[in-house]
Amino acid sequence: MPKVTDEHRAARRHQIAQAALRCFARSGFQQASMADIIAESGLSAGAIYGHYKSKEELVELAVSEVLDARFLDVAAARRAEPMLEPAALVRLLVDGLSAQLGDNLPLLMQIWGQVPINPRLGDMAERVGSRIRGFFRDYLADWYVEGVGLPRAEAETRAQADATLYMGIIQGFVTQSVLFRDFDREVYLEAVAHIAPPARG
Amino acid sequence: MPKVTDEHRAARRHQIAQAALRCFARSGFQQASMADIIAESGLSAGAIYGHYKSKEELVELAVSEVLDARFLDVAAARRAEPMLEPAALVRLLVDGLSAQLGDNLPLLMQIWGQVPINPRLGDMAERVGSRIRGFFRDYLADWYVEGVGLPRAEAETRAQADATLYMGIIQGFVTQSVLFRDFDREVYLEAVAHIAPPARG
DNA sequence: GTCTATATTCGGATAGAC
DNA sequence: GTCTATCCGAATATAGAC
Repeated sequence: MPKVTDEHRAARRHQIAQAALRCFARSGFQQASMADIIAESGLSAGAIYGHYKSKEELVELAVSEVLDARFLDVAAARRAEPMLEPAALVRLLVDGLSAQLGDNLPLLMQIWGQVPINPRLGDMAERVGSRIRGFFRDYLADWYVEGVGLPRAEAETRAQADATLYMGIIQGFVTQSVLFRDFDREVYLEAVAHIAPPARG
Repeated sequence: MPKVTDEHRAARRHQIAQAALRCFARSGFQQASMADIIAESGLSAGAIYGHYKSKEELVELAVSEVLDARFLDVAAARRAEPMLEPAALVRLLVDGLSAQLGDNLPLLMQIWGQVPINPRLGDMAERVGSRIRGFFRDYLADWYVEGVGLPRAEAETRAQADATLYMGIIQGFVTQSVLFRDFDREVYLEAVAHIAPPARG
């Protein structure tokens, strides 16, 4: 019933989750100790275990904060006039990712790496992934019709396939930003821009 | 001096590394305990510590077995006649990756995730990555000249940029094979095949 | 709800026999 | 070189006061 208390509680959980994320990004999920997280949060063991009953739960909920970060600018982009080209959409998405995740971009890769060995994360990833792919598919179908002039049926077939490719291109962008210090975002994005649209008819 | 002993030693190290890799793939680098690896290898603690002086060293050497797996079919592909199209090369590379890494494909993603928090892995990845990008760049430059008919100078500029894009596409392939159970390799590769070559002139 | 202090488990590494 | 048994440090989670 005390509304303030609920808000406080949510804020505290968020505060703890964010501190945990900083530790995870710095040291990795398992290397980060509860002691690290306790220090980073400025709280104490008791305070944290009052909100999360185990480290595992803390990991899961922190991760879901990252994954749920709605970098789904795709939704907004679908309504833009004139319609965005795919390359512009890719740029929008990676900018959104960088802006919203910030230093947590490497964390996203860590999460991907954990997916095969952590069913809970696997489920989250699968859910988020298929939602994004769906958005991409719908956007591309519209683009192939309105921007390129393909008949609707053909546009949808192509969109279905190309949606996974564009997702892959974005994953490649993330991967290379994380792996290579000298990765040049602009060069990559320009190469994307040079991908030609499917031939009409 | 005893030649047999050296070979035996190398074989044993390989045996241990492979057992470790199976454990790592199953549970992750840090979740896998030495006890797991000991059991998986069929040896004993003493036997293992006779060959590797710490778990960290074991991780690094096992990882280098994965990274050094020469999936550099690019080198061979550059000599193929008639020259392979980029999409065919991508297919060749991902097939090579799947064949040589097998169940260790998820492990590759784990490694990528560890790169930002493990400088040693970071160095390895950077070295391997730039070598692969170099091969790709050289191949694409040749292809744009011989297969597409671009002038050499323009071909090399385009190749420089597109090399990172194609690497990204392969990384996207790996990522999605690992993340999504229902990932359709063929659909992805066909979408790659539909990428049009740069317009002549 | 939060703090301090601590119990308990677990995992990496070693000692010493063979 | 390898095995068994074991030590020691670290890290998670809890107990109990405030």
